[in-house]
Amino acid sequence: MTDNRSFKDIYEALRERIALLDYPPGSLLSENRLATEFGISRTPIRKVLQRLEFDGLVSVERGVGTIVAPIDMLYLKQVYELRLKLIDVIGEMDANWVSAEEIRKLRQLHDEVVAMADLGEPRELARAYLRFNEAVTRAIGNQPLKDIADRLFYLTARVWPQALPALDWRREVTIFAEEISACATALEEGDLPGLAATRRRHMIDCIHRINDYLGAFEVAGEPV
Amino acid sequence: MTDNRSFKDIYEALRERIALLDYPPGSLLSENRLATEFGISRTPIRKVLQRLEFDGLVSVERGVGTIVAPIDMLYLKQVYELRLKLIDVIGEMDANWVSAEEIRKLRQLHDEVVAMADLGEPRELARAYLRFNEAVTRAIGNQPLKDIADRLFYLTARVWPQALPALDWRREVTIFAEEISACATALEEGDLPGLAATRRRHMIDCIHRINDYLGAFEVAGEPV
DNA sequence: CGTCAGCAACTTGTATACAACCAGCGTACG
DNA sequence: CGTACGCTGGTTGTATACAAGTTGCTGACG
Repeated sequence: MTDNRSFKDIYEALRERIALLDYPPGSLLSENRLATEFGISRTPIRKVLQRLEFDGLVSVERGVGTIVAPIDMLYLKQVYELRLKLIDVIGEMDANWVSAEEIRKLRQLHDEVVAMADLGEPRELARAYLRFNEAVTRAIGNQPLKDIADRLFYLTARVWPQALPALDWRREVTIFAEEISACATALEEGDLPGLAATRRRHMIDCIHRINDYLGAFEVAGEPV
Repeated sequence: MTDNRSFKDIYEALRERIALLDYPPGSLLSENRLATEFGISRTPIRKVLQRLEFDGLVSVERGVGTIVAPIDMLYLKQVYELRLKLIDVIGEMDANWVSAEEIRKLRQLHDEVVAMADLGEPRELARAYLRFNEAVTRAIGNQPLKDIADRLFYLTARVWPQALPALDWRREVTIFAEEISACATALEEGDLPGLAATRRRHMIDCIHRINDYLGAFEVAGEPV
């Protein structure tokens, strides 16, 4: 493939592949393979991988390769704790104005998710999850906080998709659709504290469900 | 100079030069000059500069050079707001155990600062400021929060040193020494909420003093 | 005198050759 | 048979040549 895309495109592409588990935790990426895939040399690819390493999504190891970060629950527990706190902070601070167009797209996303109840495509649901995060992140007015929230989200973005096969599919779809709908309404009314409360509740419940089914938050590390 | 130091050393060196105003806001860095100074090629230098760009401390512009970020008060106001919120979050979350040795060094730093009252070396005071931040940051138990706090600190680290010449030197030294002492005591007693309250109060007061003397938080941007 | 084209001397971005390094396998030897 | 050594094919790290871009000066021309 000769794409010749810029840094931002490649960065977001690889980040999405990691979040969607296209690159499973622990898998090995090669700078050469990525370079030929994107039709460029190793140099700009290395820039992207170094950025992903800063983000904590991969670890570049000399002589070995670039390893997609394992899902380390001992560490991600800290990230979840922090995200919970930050959700409240977001609720207390200035908000960005969210256009009616954005809200419309969010409601459309809700309908798409509802329609997934019968199909059972985990990857599509994970994609919807990413788009949902994109939408609610856009409402954060404080720029550095927005950047931080985005980075922290991608650190934990793989946990739910990874756990999905072990959960009750229809139930997860229903609950997620409810969250989207509630957040869309909160955004519509400019009710930031309400948005925060909704997201906080759903995040806690989600962690509980995963924990009940898997005990994931007791164990550490995940094999490939 | 043929130093041959690793990424972390060069990164911290450049970050400190920016924080201490050795590289004034808006000044131009050249990859070639830095490469020859550190006795290496452009490649590892570029890695450092890209990281600093990600941190928001420089902006790399093709055909021009690498520009040390100007002190943009419109943006830094947002960073200060966020840091104030995060200070409270830090106070509510788990703490790292701070060794007696660390506390001793902090009290020694206090004495060094007190001794600066008569000398008037702004750069030395700024260095003490960095070391103080290092010490209190070390008490943050939540790893991602620690990283975030450190990055946000360096975004605003230049504001006080930059304003120092326009402030009352002896007063600033005295207040800063008090802050160090109060924080050392709070750390000693493991009183994280107390530490947060102290830092919050001093941060707000410091902003007020700078604002009173300069009106800095009303204007945006700073020339070279 | 003013203006504008073009050159010159920088800058960063990219491609590439090579150095350093790691893991696994095969083989020779104890 | 077991162990240890070294080779081999891969990886990332570094240096470097070149491409592409910006800025400012310089000089010719209106």
